[in-house]
Amino acid sequence: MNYDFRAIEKKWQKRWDIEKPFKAIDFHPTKPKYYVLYEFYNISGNLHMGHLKGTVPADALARYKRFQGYNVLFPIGGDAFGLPAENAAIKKGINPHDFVRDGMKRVIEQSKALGLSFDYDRTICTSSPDYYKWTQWIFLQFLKHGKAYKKRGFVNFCPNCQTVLSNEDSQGGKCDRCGGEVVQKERLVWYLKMKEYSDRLLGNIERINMSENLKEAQRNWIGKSEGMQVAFDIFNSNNQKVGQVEIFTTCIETIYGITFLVLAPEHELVEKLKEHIKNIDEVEKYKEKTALRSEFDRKSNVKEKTGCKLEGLYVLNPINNSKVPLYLADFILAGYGTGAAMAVPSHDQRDFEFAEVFGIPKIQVIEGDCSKMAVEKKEYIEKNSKMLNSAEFTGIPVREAKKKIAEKIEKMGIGKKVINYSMADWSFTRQRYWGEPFPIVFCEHCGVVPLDEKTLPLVLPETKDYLPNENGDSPLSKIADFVNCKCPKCGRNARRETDTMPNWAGSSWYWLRYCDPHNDKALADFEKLKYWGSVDCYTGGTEHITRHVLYAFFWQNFLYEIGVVPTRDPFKRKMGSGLILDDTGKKMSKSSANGVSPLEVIEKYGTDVARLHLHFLGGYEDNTPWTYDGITGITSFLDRVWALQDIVKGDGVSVEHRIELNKLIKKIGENLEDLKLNTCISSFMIFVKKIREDGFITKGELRAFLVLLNPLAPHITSEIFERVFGTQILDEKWPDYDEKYLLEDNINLPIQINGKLKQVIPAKRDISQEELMNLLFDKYPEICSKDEPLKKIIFVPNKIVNIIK
RNA sequence: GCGAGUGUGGCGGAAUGGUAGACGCACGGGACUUAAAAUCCCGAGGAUGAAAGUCCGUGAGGGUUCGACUCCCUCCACUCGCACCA
Repeated sequence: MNYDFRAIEKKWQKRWDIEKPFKAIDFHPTKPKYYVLYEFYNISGNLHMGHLKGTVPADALARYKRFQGYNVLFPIGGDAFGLPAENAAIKKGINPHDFVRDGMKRVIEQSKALGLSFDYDRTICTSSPDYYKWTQWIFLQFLKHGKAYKKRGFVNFCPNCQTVLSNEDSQGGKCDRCGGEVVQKERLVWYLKMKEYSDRLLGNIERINMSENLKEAQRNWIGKSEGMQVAFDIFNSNNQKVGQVEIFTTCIETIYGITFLVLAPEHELVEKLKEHIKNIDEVEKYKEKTALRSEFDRKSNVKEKTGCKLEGLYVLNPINNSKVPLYLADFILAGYGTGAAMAVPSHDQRDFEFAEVFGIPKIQVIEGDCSKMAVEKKEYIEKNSKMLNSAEFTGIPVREAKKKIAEKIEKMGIGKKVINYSMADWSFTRQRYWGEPFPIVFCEHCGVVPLDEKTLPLVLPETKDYLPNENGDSPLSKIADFVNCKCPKCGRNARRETDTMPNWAGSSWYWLRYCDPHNDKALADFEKLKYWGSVDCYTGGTEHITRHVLYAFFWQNFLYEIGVVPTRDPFKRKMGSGLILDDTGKKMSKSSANGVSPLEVIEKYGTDVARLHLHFLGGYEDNTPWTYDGITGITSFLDRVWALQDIVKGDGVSVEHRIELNKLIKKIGENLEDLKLNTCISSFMIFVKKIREDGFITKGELRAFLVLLNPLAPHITSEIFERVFGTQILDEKWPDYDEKYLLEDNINLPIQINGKLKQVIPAKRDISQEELMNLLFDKYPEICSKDEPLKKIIFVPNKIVNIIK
């Protein structure tokens, strides 16, 4: 009889839907917990091939752990606020609520069609009020604990579309919608104090099990660097001290080489010392010019150095009292360090280029050829070059000098060691409709007033006008019923905050909600959070992984510190799945229109085939070039598995197969743990080949085999199991293997002569060196004979022997 | 520019320092068939040879080792991330 995948897969999916065998049980009395998380779906359309790649290994792990006796939490949900719904609303006039409702329904149905064993009763959606109630609640906690503040800041704005854009929507300084130039607009922005969590985030990165690749990207993002902050006194043209400027440097060893100081154009000292600056008009002009350039522009393109001297001012280098001129330059970023830097053209390439443009002299303080380019830190530290022109430090190696100069500066009281982070506070404001409203009211008398937590959620009002106004204010600002309200404190007329939270808000705590998704008293019950604990294995794509995981760490740390969650670490392990590539090696995506839908593959070949085929093509973390080529290898494999029911003979495990079976059990267990599905599949194929050669499989063997294969191909194995055994495969236990049946009695032993393979000879297992040599002399004199002088024998039991003649 | 990762047949890819190329596709040969499809069996890294075999071979070049895809050094290519971060 043939294997009718359509009927069988539908049968089991329906059954799982009704019987709900994958429900996670809170506080299970006997089973230990295991939490498998797949990143929730971005609600934008249909599931794509990337989802097949990402979800199936997680599903296989969850199913495997259930067989092992774990109480598994494997939930799913939708990340629904943000652009896709909003774009659909603006372009097609669809209500975002409807868009999300339909999208959620679709991806849940499709998940079931992929045979994914989620606990669908825990499904959450970030744009539903009973979820974002708690996103708003968390924001209020940030505010209450002084971790949220409002400040003027710059946002991306498209003058053409008259809308504010996120960084992702304005990449390369171009508007994602119309392609026009994006400008920076200053406005009041909510920030979360993420920067002060830098070291704690580095701790999370240290503790999590994640590829070095991803860890490094995150450390990079945080950008920790150790250096010194040094104060320089500022003087006017009459040699009167008029102020002080602090600079940050990681190269204190070059302090004797300073020939100028640079401030960011926005630096506050310009305003303060205005009266002493002789060319103030020129300075103001330069400031204006650089302000026109967007933050993005300044950061991403290495440009010709521009700047402007502050005439009438100079500073003294505190180490040697030399007079140093002061410049403004836009290669100095206001947001990093102190917004001011000491410039040493001989030992910093940027300073070198600036000095060339402005004709500033250079002083070399470390050995090397500084004539054409700066000799930079990496080079001179590596070589440990000697110091030059540096008073008492001249002649000593730079590594030693670095320490001593730092000590001297600290002793003199002009500077101290500091640590800087390039990560900034999180700008937490968007001027869009489709996001969480801030539970904040502005009152003329009381100022910024948070809503009473009991009144949450503050529901996002309905509208038909999804575009921001001409000032870039959020569409909420046009809804008078929403904006005008009473101050919760004094009861007088007040206005609501009309900005909304960024897309990332809802995804920064969602794994916690799964532990208790219907709770209306807390974001999740503390005891349930304690029971489910950290996510044991978190899988998903790598696209926004750096930021998402850092945001997740940040929120979890904060919630831990205020006593809401029981641990600092949201995830024990994070796996990032590779991309799906098309046949030209490009990333498969909707936008490049080269996508093949997993639903199409399922329609043609069935879910089990689709699951196996894609994962046979490559490892979880590797990029996988999609192709239909080779899919027949999988279909015929499953046909052969199906045909096993016809050759069942005898009970228990046969002597003929027990070694193969035990090896298979060991291998599949280990590989599932590592999400290595491709090597699992090949082991299954090898096993089936052996069974077919022998022409029979016992009941015991088939039973174990089906359980092992079930995590990868759940439908066909469930069906065969029911047909042969009359019971449910999900009630089975994961089979154990016995160490003593992992090794064959007879082995093939490779014999090397002088390190080169000569022959592979059959021998009994655990043969000793002496026995082996006698065997060789006796039966294989052509390999090596008794009379020959042998220099050395390297004997690795059961592995190899290498004879050196 | 900086950082991380990757580099193995015609293709996708396997290999705790111990038989490189498992498993699969494509390919060649055979069986079944009037024929084809499907299915089943066999073969196969390259060079050379009638064959047994011999030599070469995991991006390139060195090194450590009895033995290196695997460890170390130098270089090249590709991918990803960051990028005027002082």
